[in-house]
Amino acid sequence: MSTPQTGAGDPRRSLELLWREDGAQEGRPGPKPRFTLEQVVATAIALADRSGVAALNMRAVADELGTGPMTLYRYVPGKAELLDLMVDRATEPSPEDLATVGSDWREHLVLLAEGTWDDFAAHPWLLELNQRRPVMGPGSLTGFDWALRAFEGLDIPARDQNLIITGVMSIVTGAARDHLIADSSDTPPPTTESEWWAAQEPYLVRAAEGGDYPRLAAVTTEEDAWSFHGREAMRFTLDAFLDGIGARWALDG
Amino acid sequence: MSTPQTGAGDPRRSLELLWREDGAQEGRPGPKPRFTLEQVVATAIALADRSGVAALNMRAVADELGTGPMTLYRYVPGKAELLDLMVDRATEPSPEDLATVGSDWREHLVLLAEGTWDDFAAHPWLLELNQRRPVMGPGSLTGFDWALRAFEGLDIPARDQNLIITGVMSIVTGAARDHLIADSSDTPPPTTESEWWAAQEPYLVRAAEGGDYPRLAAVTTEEDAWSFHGREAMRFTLDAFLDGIGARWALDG
DNA sequence: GCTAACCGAGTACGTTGTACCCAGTTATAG
DNA sequence: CTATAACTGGGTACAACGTACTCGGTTAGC
Repeated sequence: MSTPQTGAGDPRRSLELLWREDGAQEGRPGPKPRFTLEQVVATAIALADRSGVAALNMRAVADELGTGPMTLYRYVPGKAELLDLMVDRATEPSPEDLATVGSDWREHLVLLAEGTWDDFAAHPWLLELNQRRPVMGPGSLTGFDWALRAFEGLDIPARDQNLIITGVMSIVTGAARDHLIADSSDTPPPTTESEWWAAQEPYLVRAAEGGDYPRLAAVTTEEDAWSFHGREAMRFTLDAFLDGIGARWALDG
Repeated sequence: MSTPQTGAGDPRRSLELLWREDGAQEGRPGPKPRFTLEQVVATAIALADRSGVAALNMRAVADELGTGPMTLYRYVPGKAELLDLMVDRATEPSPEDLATVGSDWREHLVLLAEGTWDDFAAHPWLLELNQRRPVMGPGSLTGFDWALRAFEGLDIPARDQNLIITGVMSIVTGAARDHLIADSSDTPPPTTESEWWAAQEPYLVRAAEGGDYPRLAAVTTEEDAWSFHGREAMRFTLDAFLDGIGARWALDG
């Protein structure tokens, strides 16, 4: 019913797993592992996609694999590190994503934003746990490397390239958090966006009618004041940001 | 050692508590409550400030108050709702904040951003749980109402005012998440930002040296590519965003 | 075939949220 | 003043979860 999760374990252990060479364990005594790390992570992702992050526990993942809870600890040091692996895998760009390139810097960054939005839509649990500094695995780096293609042939300092990409990600994540979260099958309502705001409305109306919050009252009288949703809100912020970026280096054209 | 928490409980219950008229319970039989809701929330906030969100559990809060765990449930329906209350209280602007106004729209929005950043710095646990659509309590609305002063006297649609403020908040939250999180007293290292990146560096270097990630390799060779921190990164994104906003309505002057 | 390293999986414990309960307290009605 | 009813503090207890420990079985290399 309620609530688990922060977002990350010991990053040193997570990094070790993320960057492990899988070929390194041939020709050793002992039985072959029944599962692979990939399998465990993929199962956990599928479960989280289906039932939300609250339902993701070690017993459930083990059940899904047809084994006992402790078996998972042969593959992963703990739940927190499993979550780190899940994040990296779930955000790894697909080959088709990698093949798609924007025709200019701006279009490329929009593709980055839209693709990230799609990731959040496909894996809403990402939004419930991507808190903490990011753990950079192969998936994240692949995505980052792809994002950097936006600036190929342009004379923009590396530092600023990083800042711009980070900015795009902040904007997408912030908008996704407000509009996209949850709606997992076993969270009780209000769980959709409209239910959520419907629950708040009476309080907001009462607050606006009282004397406090005068500016809020003025704003909420306009009919369409809150009538933006999802991608639209994200694109608004993103476009303004990119306008500013374009002006800064006179990149427009 | 590890990890609890998602960010919110049943919003209907949270809203009821947030907007409750405190005077309503005079002249009723039964003993007077030993604590107030404010006291419980303030204690929980103090504990989270001191020890981080992982250490925040009902027993610890109760201990702090000198009572048993179950007593808290006289004031709050559950832990998740307590967290909602903590968020609203911790982000409520102080009277001094409210008295400060930017001299134009842009300066005002910068004040909003910097103030929000300061909130995150004072209460890092906010970043570990502000996931989910926001629950609007008196504190949030006071802050929002104050933020809207940026647009007084300007002819900007209410809808766009909302979008702009939401955008600013996304930018600040995203930057804060990358640069400000954790460092709570009982999380094990790597917990500071530099420790964090130091742990990742060997893997990043190896990845850059391998043939994959060619653009990443090019970027990381520049010395100062990653030498931005905290507020600086936030201001970069924010300034570009505000440049774009200013151009859109020809607000610059 | 011996051996050593390794795997699967059961048992069990500590932590945490919280349901349930009862005894004590106090405003109100008679 | 007394009885009553609504409320309170806080103890006991349980369920869910992460995971430490352990043991019996399996397999590659000598």
